[in-house]
Amino acid sequence: MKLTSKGRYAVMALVDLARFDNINPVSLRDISLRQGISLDFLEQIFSKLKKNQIVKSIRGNQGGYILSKDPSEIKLTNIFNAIDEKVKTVQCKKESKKGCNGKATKCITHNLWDELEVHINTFFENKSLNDLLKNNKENRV
Amino acid sequence: MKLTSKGRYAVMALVDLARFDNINPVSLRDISLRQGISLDFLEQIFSKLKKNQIVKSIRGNQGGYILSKDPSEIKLTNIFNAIDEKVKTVQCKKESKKGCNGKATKCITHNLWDELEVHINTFFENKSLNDLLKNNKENRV
DNA sequence: TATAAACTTGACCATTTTAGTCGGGTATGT
DNA sequence: ACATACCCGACTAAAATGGTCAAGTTTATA
Repeated sequence: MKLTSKGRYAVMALVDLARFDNINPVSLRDISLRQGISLDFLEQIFSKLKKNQIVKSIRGNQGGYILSKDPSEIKLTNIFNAIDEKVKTVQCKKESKKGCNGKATKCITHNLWDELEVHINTFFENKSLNDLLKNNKENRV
Repeated sequence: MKLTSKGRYAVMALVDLARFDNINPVSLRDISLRQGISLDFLEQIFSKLKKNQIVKSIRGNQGGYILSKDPSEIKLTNIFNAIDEKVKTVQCKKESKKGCNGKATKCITHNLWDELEVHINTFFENKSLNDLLKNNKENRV
């Protein structure tokens, strides 16, 4: 089990954005340079973040992105949902109405993965962009 | 982020094994049939489980596998470590001594993934095979 | 109004990982 | 002897990942 880079990049980019969007919109080019993330890849990510109302875009010269809400209202859950970085634990091949793997009953461990999913999502639900910003300020030299 | 089938299968197989190993060793063939998991794949998984002292093997006719400890002493952590199903959250490309991505400092979100890793591992640390067995008994028809 | 910065969209692709398969073994109870 | 079951390493098709590339549209500003 591992987290993908897409998720990591999304969070890194949004923290960066939150730190610099006080006055002007922040361009992906700047984020790309500061965080070392491919510009093209960032564009894909921000396209989804925009569709899910995490950020707003301002087109044209001097344009860029801004957060569409206060950092305290943006939970990690929101970010991950936006970019399809869901926590998938149960992947029973043919999950019919009642069972897994085409059987009549749930597979032995079905409940376990459900629990794990809740456990992880709780973590994401309780972390906002603001929490990360605070943490980041403390650690900055 | 997702859990792989290997991890799911390992847990399913061990729960199955724990349920049936009272008298005789349990063959992978039986587990394969009961759980609908490829026999060849099970062999790969059990090879690692054996190397890590989760199970013992008995070769030859009427052979099979048995747990090498009490189900209450086998934590999910042990199982996942055995089969290399580690929780990897931080995958900073070139993590030098101090920083990520070749930079001098840790990436903005480094601490976040560390926290998440601890959070998830705590869950695995607190679940034993015995917990799953109990849960399974309650749900059985 | 020309131009460059910046967002928008969609197709494409190389590499890696996953989830197996396959083909041989070796050990042992009956 | 022989069937059952473990043992082991190589191989592979399909999917996911982490991008790249090309061709736009929009808008601030000189």
